[in-house]
Amino acid sequence: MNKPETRIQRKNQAAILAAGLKVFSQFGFRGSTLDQIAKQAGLSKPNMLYYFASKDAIYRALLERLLAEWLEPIYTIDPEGDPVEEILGYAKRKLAMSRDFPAESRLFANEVIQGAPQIGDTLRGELREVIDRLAAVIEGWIAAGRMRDVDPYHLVFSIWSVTQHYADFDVQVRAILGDKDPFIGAEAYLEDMMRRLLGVDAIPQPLT
Amino acid sequence: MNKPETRIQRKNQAAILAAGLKVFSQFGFRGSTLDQIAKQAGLSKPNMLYYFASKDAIYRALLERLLAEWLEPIYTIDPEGDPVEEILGYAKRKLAMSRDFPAESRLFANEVIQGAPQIGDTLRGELREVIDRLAAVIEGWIAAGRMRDVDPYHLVFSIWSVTQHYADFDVQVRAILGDKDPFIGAEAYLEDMMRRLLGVDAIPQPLT
Amino acid sequence: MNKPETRIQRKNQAAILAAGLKVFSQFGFRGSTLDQIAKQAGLSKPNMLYYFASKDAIYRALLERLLAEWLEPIYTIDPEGDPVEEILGYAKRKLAMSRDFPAESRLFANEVIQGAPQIGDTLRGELREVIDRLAAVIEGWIAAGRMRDVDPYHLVFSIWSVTQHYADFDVQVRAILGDKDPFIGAEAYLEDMMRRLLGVDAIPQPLT
Amino acid sequence: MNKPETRIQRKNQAAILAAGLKVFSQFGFRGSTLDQIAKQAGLSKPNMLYYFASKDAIYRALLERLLAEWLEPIYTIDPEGDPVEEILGYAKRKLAMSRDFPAESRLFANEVIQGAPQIGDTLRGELREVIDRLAAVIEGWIAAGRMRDVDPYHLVFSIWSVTQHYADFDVQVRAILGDKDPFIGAEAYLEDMMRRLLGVDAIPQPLT
DNA sequence: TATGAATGAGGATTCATTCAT
DNA sequence: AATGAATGAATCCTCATTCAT
Repeated sequence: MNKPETRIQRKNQAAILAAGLKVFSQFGFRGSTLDQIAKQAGLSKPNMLYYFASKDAIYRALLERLLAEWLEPIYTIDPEGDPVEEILGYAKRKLAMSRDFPAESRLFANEVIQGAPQIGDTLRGELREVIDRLAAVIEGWIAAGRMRDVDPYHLVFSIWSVTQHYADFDVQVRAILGDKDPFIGAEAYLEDMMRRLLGVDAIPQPLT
Repeated sequence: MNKPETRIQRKNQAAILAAGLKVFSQFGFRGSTLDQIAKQAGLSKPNMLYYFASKDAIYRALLERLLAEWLEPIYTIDPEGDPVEEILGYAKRKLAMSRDFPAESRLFANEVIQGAPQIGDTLRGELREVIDRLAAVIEGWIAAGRMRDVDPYHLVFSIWSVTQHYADFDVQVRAILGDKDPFIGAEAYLEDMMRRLLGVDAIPQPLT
Repeated sequence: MNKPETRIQRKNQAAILAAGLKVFSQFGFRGSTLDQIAKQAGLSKPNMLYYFASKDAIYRALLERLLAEWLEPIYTIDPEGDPVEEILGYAKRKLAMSRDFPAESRLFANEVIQGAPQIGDTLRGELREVIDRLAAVIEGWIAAGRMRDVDPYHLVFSIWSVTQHYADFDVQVRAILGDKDPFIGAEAYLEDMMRRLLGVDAIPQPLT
Repeated sequence: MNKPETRIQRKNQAAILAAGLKVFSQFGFRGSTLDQIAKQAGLSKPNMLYYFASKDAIYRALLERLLAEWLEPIYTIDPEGDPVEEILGYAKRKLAMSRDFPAESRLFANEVIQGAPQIGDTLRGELREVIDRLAAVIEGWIAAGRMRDVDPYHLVFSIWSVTQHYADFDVQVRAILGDKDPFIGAEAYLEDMMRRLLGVDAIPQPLT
């Protein structure tokens, strides 16, 4: 029986998580201080610790929430749909997430680059299962001749890396592109790349 | 006027940089301690600071060295060569670097994700120039009809992101692939992707 | 003018004191927290402080109550009774208190070992008076030849120390005795010791 | 191969242990602060932690040293000697320790009263073995008719409790005795008690 | 009476850096 | 070139107590 959360609780917890996201995603876990987060959240440090018992607890709560959001777009892939459109749609949604939630992406990147000390188990467990199932769907499509024969795992990696790059390496991207909006060109490029890579239509069929 | 470096100086500086690379790439700048690095380097802390004046100095020395190495494979691209082979060759060299020097890749990723406080200027300066020149070469190739028309900047981003992903997100990659060697599949996938994306050969030419 | 205590007041005060006794006796004053005590008492922390204004107040209330209980068995010593039986009876009641109220004993021990910051005055005041009176009684008995000539003050100390030892050093006693009940052997030993020490009967009277 | 301790190391470690003994014995573990100890030792807090990694480490070092000293007088009991003199000698040495090292006694008392979280294992191990061996010696003496038949374990407890009382409950003892030196009376009382309790000489032998 | 929320004052520990030799 | 010793400035966290309702 969970205690019903009061409005003030919800408000403060949300403020702390928002502040934690902002700070952790920029400085990493060790590089962030409770002072920074508390200030950002507009709370005193002890009051913040009244809601989350420790720095670690804030970080873990963020990662937990993030993991669910992170996997969610995968479930929208429809095995009955057109393979290229489904995969492309997924890639575009991931790109949109990089544009709209770059802090989340960087938080995740920070954690994984440092060896995923908190979410390693989830990666080896739930994530792997989800991706295995997705790979099976893709292999089915390939066997049915509905898309080109590519390795489904490396396909997923390439979608993740290309889309997340615009959030995680944002500074570098903008250093090179200057004032141009990266995401406009990115989406066009991504669509072209995916269609070329996956589409069977344009391929001159080898004679049999 | 540089003091002539003695053998012991060179040896200790190298040991410190190697240790710093290992530690910084795993824990980030703030998450790393001089104790860790000194231990790894086999030196006492004050002795280490005799060679590099501060934690910051070690970090900066690493990044400086890294940036040169990081850009180097770009210079091997030959404007006179075959576009697809040249770009593919570059991509493969980057992938090999992720395999052989993952710590360097993660060090760089950590720095850039956190906003590139140290190397932001270099990114906006030297890196941008180099990439602009490369883009000009690519645009020349495209204009000559020797490769497909893709945005050269996003092309570079995609090469970087896909190849570096295998170093930076190593834990996640291995969580999903299990015991399989990621790099074997990665190279085949990368080659297929690049050839499809860039190659003009197989493309049914539209009638003019 | 005391407010008339309601039933709920009495109940909560009793719960707080019981909880405080348990916690303070185990961890000492500084080692105990209001959180622990409140949890043990089944009250919220602020509600607990509604009944006792501070941590200190709980502790002092406990010590006050304890002191009265602690001295009480002394008053049962009957100057008209048989000296050995009276003193032995007192010793046995003290031993029974160690068995039945070990927490009280440890609370007292903690306080005194740490210099009796709270009850020092009572020790130098009321306690000293009570013991002085008891000593006078004993000296009367000795003068009357009804018991052996022992220093009444050190006699009292020895009774206190031997009996309280079974409560205060309980862990050590059980570490050495294993599963045997300490108090059975203790009572027999105590009786033997007291009778030998105090009894005039068995003593071969030196010729005068 | 232990690093040879320098003079300054030895000096500072000794100062820290002396300070820790003083502070811990008065306020208990939780009631003591590193600030107090550092000040008492004449060192800065971080410098103190350079020698002992934590508050806990200081405390454990003290207890370790104490345990050895604590058991030592037992080993001077000579199974070939006169039982009463041997036991009495042990008791007197313990009393002298209470007089000369009261802080050690209180440190030990604090630890045991709070459940011996640090030294529980030693109590159940080494201490028990030592006392078991002593008990066997005493039982041999009793069987040989060289001393009265008393329970050797409770005998030991009574020696410990009576002698340590003068250190642990020092405040109370002085509250009652005023300016008189407790130890003079204590030693006489102790000797009388032990001789009466253990001596066979004066005992009218029961007819057999 | 009762409690959720809030806080100031510690308190243990870490760590980059400096000092002395 | 090297190191043992020392420290000021954090930094995480605790806790008695107060506030608001």
